[in-house]
Amino acid sequence: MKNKTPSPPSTASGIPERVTVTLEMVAKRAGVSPSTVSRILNGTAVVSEAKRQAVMDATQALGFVPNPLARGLAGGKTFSIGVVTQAIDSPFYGAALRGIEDALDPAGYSPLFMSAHWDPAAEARCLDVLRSRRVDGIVVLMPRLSDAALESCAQALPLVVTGRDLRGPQLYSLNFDNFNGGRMATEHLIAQGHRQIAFIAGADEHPDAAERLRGYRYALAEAKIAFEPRLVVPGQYHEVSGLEAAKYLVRQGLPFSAIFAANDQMASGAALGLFQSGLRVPQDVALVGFDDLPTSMYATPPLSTIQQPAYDLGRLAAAAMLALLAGNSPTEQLPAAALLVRASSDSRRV
Amino acid sequence: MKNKTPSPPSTASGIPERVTVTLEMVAKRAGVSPSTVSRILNGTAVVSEAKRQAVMDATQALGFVPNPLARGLAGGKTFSIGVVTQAIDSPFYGAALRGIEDALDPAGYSPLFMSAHWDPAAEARCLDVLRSRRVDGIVVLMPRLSDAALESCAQALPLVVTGRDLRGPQLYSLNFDNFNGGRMATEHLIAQGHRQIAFIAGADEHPDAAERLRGYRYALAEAKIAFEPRLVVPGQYHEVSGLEAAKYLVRQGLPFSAIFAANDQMASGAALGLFQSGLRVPQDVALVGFDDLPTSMYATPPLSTIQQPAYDLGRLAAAAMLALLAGNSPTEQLPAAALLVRASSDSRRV
DNA sequence: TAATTTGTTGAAAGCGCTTTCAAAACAGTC
DNA sequence: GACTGTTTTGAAAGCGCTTTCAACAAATTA
Repeated sequence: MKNKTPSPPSTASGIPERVTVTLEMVAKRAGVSPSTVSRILNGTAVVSEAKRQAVMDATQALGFVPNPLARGLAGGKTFSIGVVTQAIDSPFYGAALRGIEDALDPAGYSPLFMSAHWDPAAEARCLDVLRSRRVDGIVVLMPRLSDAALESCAQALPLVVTGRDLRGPQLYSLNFDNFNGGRMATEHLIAQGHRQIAFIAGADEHPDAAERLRGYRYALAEAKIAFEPRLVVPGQYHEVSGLEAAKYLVRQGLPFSAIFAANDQMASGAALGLFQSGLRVPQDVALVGFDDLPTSMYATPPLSTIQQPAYDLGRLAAAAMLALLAGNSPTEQLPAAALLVRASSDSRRV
Repeated sequence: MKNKTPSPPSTASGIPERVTVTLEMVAKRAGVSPSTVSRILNGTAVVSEAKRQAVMDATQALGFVPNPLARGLAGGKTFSIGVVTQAIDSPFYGAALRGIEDALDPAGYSPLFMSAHWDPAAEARCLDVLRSRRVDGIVVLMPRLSDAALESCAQALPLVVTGRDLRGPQLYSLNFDNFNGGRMATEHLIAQGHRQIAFIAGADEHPDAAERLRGYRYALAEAKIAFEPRLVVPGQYHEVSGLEAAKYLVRQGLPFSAIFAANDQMASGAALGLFQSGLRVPQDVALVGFDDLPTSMYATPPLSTIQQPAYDLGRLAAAAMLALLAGNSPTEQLPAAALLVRASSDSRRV
């Protein structure tokens, strides 16, 4: 591995020999100093056009690719940004991650994903690992850590979070209008003539779950429908809790003609619970979810829901991070909540 | 940023000042040379117990965390594993990624995920980016590149792939028994008394899709049921193609009492297609999928399927990679295909 | 034309760690 | 006790890049 000749990459012995082309080789070939090559490649300083061209040619000819490690060590920038998600395997986060990937890639940044599993301690550990890996910035999707902890983290490096309202010199947040989403879903059911509308809530710890509930209550109040606590069942944002909630509602005996579930996964579970109880959706019970998972439009029957653009969420979060990194103030905004009416809440569509 | 005193991390001015603790500081504090610290931390050589303890203490006291960048630059190991997936947002891959994450984490390795979107060119680019980032090894889930291309890649660094049968000094593969899965699903439908069983196939390019079809045909032949090409409809492994396939089957007019879809996503689409055509699952048409996505058991009705343990797939692939990295020969094996009978193919369960 | 300013370039010093090489320390022998 | 064979340990040389600093060339001004 020593004494590499600065010759063009030789493809000896059939096997594509990975001769590591270094910046120094490029410099030698272009007849300039390494510093100049570095400057040209990074646009760090003004350089004469002649040398610029020579360096570009040499780079091309040698197929030079800068070593990100060396770059990171010397310059402090690693061109990688940490992404903390709660569940990498959730359909919602999957879409968001793709958005992040798509936004970061053209800028030359690579995402480093980690899952925190809704556990604040695990989340803190993720942040530590990412920082020890010297990422240039961190995006946290739906953090569980306190605002203070996040703000302190933003002290050390650029931070973008979703599901909060936080601002700072190195801090930006993207928050979806969960209140309005909850309100719209409920209003839709009311408009369909429903008066007894059950609500399958999300976990208490989730601020967005609370907002959705608030929207539900607001719409009820607006329509002068008395709030009935027994029609509100707690859930955990996953299918099985929706299933159980629906069965509980049926068992409880309190009449209801519609269910609004705080997310699509629970709505899907609730659909099954109703089905198993011999109730048809939407003829016997109308059903509305929240999130618009990719699978929801293919549910049987297709699920009415509030569109929360997960992909855009990721894309915009990444874009905001790039802005922060460039020293600009991000201006990214999430689109407004939108209601998607499908067959699960509209018997005419079945 | 210069002349940092080797004192313990001071939390000056409220803000947690990130004094970078270097290996050199640890060395100084422990009264040994940097080389010794490195050796102890990496277990590269035998060191006297006294110094070992001193170094451990100093590491603890200073809260030293080695800089992975410097490590990578100097030693060539980055403790990161590239993971190429086809669609980070697919429920199947999501589970696999979590398996990878879970297996890699305890070993101190971090995954670097990239999506290739079923595009061989994009996949090749992913491999390049990962190699340029100096990952220690690469895991490719369901590659689309040729065996030769993968083998050549394995020349340069350890490679683990799924969905192929490849072996080599730095190459390992994990393949699911798609043939048997296809056979079992079909046999199950036959056992339920079905004779006209439609098959919604996966894309031609997928070897696993071909295997599932082969299993279907094998089971048919075993049961002396003539193969009817018109009951085989091509699909693309996503919901909408299943929806269209089901509608096409209905429109075609050829009688069938069961559908076996080559994956759960298409089965889910097919369920909707049948529903929209006024056909009930399973009373009018029995339905079986393939994969056992987390959501499939919550479908309405719950979907019978072949269990393909995505999480384990990821976990085992990562474990195999760790074995390769340690210089051992991996022995990981995927569990055998298993049939999960749920309501979608069994009217007694509805 | 000499003096000064502005702009471009290269030498060299790191970034924080691993690793080779050789010196130092320790055993074991005769 | 002098000598050889092992360990253990430290000095120093990178890994490939960025960046400061000073040197030099070119352009401007007096």
